[in-house]
Amino acid sequence: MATIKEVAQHAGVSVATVSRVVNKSGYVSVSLEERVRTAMRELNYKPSALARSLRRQVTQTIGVLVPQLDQPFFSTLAFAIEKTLFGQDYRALVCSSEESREKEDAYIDILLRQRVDGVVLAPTGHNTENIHRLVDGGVPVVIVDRNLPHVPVNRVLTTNYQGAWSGARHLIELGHCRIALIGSAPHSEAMNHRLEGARQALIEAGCPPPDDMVVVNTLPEFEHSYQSARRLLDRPPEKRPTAIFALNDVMAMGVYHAASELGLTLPDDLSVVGFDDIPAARYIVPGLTTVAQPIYQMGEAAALTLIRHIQDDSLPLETIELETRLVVRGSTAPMEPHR
Amino acid sequence: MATIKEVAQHAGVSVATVSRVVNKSGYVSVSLEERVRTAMRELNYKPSALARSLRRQVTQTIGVLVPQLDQPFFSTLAFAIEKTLFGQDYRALVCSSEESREKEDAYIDILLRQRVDGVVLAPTGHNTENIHRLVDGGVPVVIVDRNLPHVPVNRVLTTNYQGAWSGARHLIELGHCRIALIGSAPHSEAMNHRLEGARQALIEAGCPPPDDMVVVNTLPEFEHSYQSARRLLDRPPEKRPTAIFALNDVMAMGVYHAASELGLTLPDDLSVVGFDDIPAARYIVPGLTTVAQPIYQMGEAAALTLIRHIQDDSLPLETIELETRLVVRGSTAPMEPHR
DNA sequence: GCCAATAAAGTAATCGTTTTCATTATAGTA
DNA sequence: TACTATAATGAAAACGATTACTTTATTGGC
Repeated sequence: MATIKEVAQHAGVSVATVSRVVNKSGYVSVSLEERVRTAMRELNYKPSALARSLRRQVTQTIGVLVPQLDQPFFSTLAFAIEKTLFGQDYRALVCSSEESREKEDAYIDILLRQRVDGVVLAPTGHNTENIHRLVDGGVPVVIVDRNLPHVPVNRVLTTNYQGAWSGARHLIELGHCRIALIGSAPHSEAMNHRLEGARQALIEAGCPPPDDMVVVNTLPEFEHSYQSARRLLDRPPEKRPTAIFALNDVMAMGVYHAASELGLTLPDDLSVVGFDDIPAARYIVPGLTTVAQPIYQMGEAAALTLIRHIQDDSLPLETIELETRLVVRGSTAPMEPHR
Repeated sequence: MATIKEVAQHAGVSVATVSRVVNKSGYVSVSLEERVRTAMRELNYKPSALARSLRRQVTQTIGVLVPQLDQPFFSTLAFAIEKTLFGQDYRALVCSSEESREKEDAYIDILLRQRVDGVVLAPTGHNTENIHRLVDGGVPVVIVDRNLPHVPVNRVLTTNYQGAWSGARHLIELGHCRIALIGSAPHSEAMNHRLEGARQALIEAGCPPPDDMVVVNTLPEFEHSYQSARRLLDRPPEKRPTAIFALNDVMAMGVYHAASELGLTLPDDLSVVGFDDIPAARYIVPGLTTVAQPIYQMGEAAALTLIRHIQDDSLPLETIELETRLVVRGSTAPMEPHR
């Protein structure tokens, strides 16, 4: 791969002149500019981002660290971030920690070594020490989706509590009272807020969920939720919940699956509400009523906030809270009178 | 962020010694090593990957360029690649071309400038010129999922033709004959092979699909497929297909949706087969019968092949073909006798 | 006790850019 | 005409590592 030196030689000028042409900086006569441009073309010259970054002390690269790239919520988020960054002439180094503390730590180390200009982080929540390593290294950080207390970083969050409250409220208004909650990941603040919001709405309505109607799994995945739903639904009708609020959409799919296996039809025999509004929520039959997070806007806001803070390090830290919104589809229906 | 020079000063040694400690290369006495290590710890030293890459002329970074990061197939693929690379001490620069030729071109340019050691590419198929730019730049490439003729690169493909053949065959064996096909993206070789394979199976069985039973949309997405399925199914029963083979799972979801809107129940009124086996294929109700691609293995094979070719540039080009496999779930059933 | 390995450390060149500084030519101004 | 901006270029010093070369001690074999 040709270097700037070779281009300079080939055009019969100094490297400084080539650099000026490449960066459109300083003075360079039209005749020389022309010669340099043809030389670049002939040698198929691509300036080395490495050398440039080393000299300029900026990399135009952002670390994007999510817990699970193969989960719809996070892949959509990563996509939105990547797309926004591209428009602002930044690159994304996408990393997936697989909910593992070790891998998250390892990746943060790598991002520091790569001298990324900033990091968008959906933390596993296992610890905050590694985030301090970034902050101490002078790297601007914005955390997204999951909040972590006591770290001096920017935040893009959604109204998890209120969203869950309105999801539960929706079921109440449809006449349901025997409502089960399926949550997960005790170390995720977002999940905890959702649980609290939903529980609060039920308490307010005079339908406080007994302990056997609230399950909190270790992982927010299909399989766990499916198993939980089987246990919840495999009871005599008068003890069975008439509605289940799964605190993310993938878990709601687990409920669909369990219901179908037990011969229950949605929404007649069971109403289901999810959280997130991943694409599949619309695809599935019946369409999933869910508390939508504005995933795309979250990614966009995170990327733009980060860039703003990179370009002006005197900016005070920001917390952006985006609204969740209840999207009613076919998976919820009024409680049937005879129950 | 501390530099090697500062560490050297702080430890009272030369930079060469620090470098030797960092890389465990050459000789260094235990006493000095100890001093260097504490200096590194005290200054929170992280070697600059930029400077190292510049000097060593390798970046340990791989470009991963997919058409749509927010599509389940590609996010799972990217995840698998990223995970495999991490295990081999490589980083992934993940890029999403959004099926756009311009963005694909722009990203290839960026990858060249970033001096990535190699590229895994699921091409949009719009052109091959940009791939030649990579090859000419001496960058090892492996293309995955979609094939492109006449480019000297490695390939990881699946048996699209045979897979589609067996998917169609499955429907034939269940007694179906009025079978519609929904495909897309005329510029994707994978899709074309699937179409051919499916059509061939139908022809062999004496059920050649008439033109109005084969639709090829511009994009392989839910919405397009949903619209197509509406048109296919909104006919009198005797002209309506008894089965639809959608050539990817997301499109199969579109069929589910259309069927449900028209009051048809799966699999009694309509059998549906998909292609890919994305996670949602298992989640959805009824479970989607589909031709599974080994997505994870594809990503793994692509990453490992690439690394092998990076580490030994005398290796001949490889084409790896992985087997697709029919996974029968609840969306297909024998043709009811009365039809 | 001498010589050749080997161990241990440092000096300085190098990777490919950008950018400061210096130098010269040219044009504009008093 | 002399002087000062400004235009146009190049030389050379960074940026932060790695590594080829030196140099000096230390050890072991004879």
